[in-house]
Amino acid sequence: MQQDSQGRQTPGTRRSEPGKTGSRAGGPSSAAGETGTPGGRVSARAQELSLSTQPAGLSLPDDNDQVQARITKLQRYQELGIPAYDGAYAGRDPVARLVEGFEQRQGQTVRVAGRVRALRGHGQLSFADLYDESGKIQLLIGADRVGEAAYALWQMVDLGDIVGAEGVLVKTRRGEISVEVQSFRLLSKAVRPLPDKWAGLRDVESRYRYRYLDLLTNPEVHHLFVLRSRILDAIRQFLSGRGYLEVETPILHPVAGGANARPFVTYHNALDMRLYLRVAPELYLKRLLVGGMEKVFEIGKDFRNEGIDTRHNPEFTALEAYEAYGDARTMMELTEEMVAYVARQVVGREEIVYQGQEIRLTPPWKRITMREALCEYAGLTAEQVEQPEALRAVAAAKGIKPRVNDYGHLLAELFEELVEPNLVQPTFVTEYPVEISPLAKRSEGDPRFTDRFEPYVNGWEIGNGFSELNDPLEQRRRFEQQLAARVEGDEEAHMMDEDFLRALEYGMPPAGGLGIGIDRLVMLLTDSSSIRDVLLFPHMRPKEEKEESDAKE
RNA sequence: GAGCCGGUAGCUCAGUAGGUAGAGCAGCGGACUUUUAAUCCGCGGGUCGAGGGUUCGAUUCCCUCCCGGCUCACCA
Repeated sequence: MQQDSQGRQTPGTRRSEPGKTGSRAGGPSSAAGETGTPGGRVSARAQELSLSTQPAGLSLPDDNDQVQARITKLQRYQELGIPAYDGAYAGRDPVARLVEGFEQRQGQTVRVAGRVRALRGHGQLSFADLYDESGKIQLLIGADRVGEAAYALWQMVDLGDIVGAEGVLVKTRRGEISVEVQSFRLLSKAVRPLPDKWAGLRDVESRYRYRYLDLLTNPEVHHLFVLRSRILDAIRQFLSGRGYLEVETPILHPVAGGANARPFVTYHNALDMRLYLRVAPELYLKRLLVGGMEKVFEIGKDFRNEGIDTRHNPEFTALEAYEAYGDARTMMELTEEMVAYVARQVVGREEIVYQGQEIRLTPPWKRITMREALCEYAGLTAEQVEQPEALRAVAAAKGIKPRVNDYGHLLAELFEELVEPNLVQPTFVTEYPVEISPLAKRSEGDPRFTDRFEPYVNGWEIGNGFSELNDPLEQRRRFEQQLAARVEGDEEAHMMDEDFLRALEYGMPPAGGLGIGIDRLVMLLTDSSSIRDVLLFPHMRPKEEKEESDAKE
């Protein structure tokens, strides 16, 4: 076996807090001398190396017998001067390709690397299942092939260790495609035992907190996040195919705008100023329209300081797209075509099944005004939906207490209560009241409403779009109304944004805008019942407070 | 924020009508050169989520709290 002779133990040397609890006092000099640290290194460097190679006090904060056993093996490697965290392993073959191409490559020397997930020792012969991202291959390690010394080393390999191996591609007597190992290297020693391979990681809390373990032990989870990535890819393909430019705008906002939502507040020390994490990129993207960019989109995180549940995470991914010289209709067409395209690319078809419910995403989607929807799904009459008093009566009868009592809020609240859950098949709801749409252009012919739409699928609002208001004086009046609502206690109402108004005052072309909740779209396309299942690292409360308080700074 | 359910070994789980707990896998020691969740022999391993109360005695009963899941309320 060819083991690299140099103990390249660089990992960990960049740690900002060198050696916790006075481990430097003990002086690891003797051990370091034997780790094969070659002479000729600068002494300061050697000192640093030897410090870093001390297995953190020979124990972990939550130690157990299995961890101890692994750390003992780790020390053994160090005593032998053999790296347990070796460097790059070039020239490897994805294992699935070896399995698929076995006929062509049989008998050839191949290199593989991955995580050991099963071990079957058999005296002087051992088998291991090695997994890389492409799949699994069996390693066959015989003392007679690798030599006694290397075989002894192999017997210190634990489940979860990451190894690289070189050998001949063969089939065993039982017909299992295998690498008959000639040499191997330990690339990363796992000092914690992995979750049981067969049961996987079941505990939901642990799956979210330790997603890496979830990914490792539950292949369907890995697959889901591959799908999520493909969805994002497909969206980008679709939009750039239509001439859109992807841009990035600030997340730190001096004024939080673009959506009715409560922002997170943060603080810039050097500037001594309050900043908000954005609730939407809208107002910056529209500045780009003023600047002459005609089709722009951004995919990024928005942050809303609101509740957490199966459909809401404090940070979530949104797509926003703006098209100059378009309007709400332009964006509705864009939406339905994009969603259908993404479904075809990722799921392979336009019909999806969500939690047992079949949903057909094929355009064109149903279009209905908010008032029509109230008539169709909630049994209101065409007269009722026009009159605030009638709506108030309906709300009272249904036990709905509107937060704001004007016509627009009443209509919208009744819609949300009575209609939303019914909109399972894709539907564009149009003609939103002006009171709740401070950034949208008014409908031609009816100033109570705006040229706005929201796409609904599965009873969820998956997006929001409109003909963008580009009259700066009108926009200023709308902001003033929002400010009034803030004074009335609506914490989600917009703040005045003079900088944005100034941009509009230079002239923004008429435009259509669209926002899509990417996480919900991913939920739909992957049949996931909780937003946490489609976020790699959903927000979690800290599990327990650290004993040593981080009171240092 | 409210209601319901849950937290037991590294993982997956069982259990204790109150007498400080078990299994499978994993681990440790041993045997084994073609296994497939290898097999066989032997052995360790737990502040039963945290704190308090009742009790001679609490993992179990009671209270409070923490974390999570689901449902509801608000939001995308």
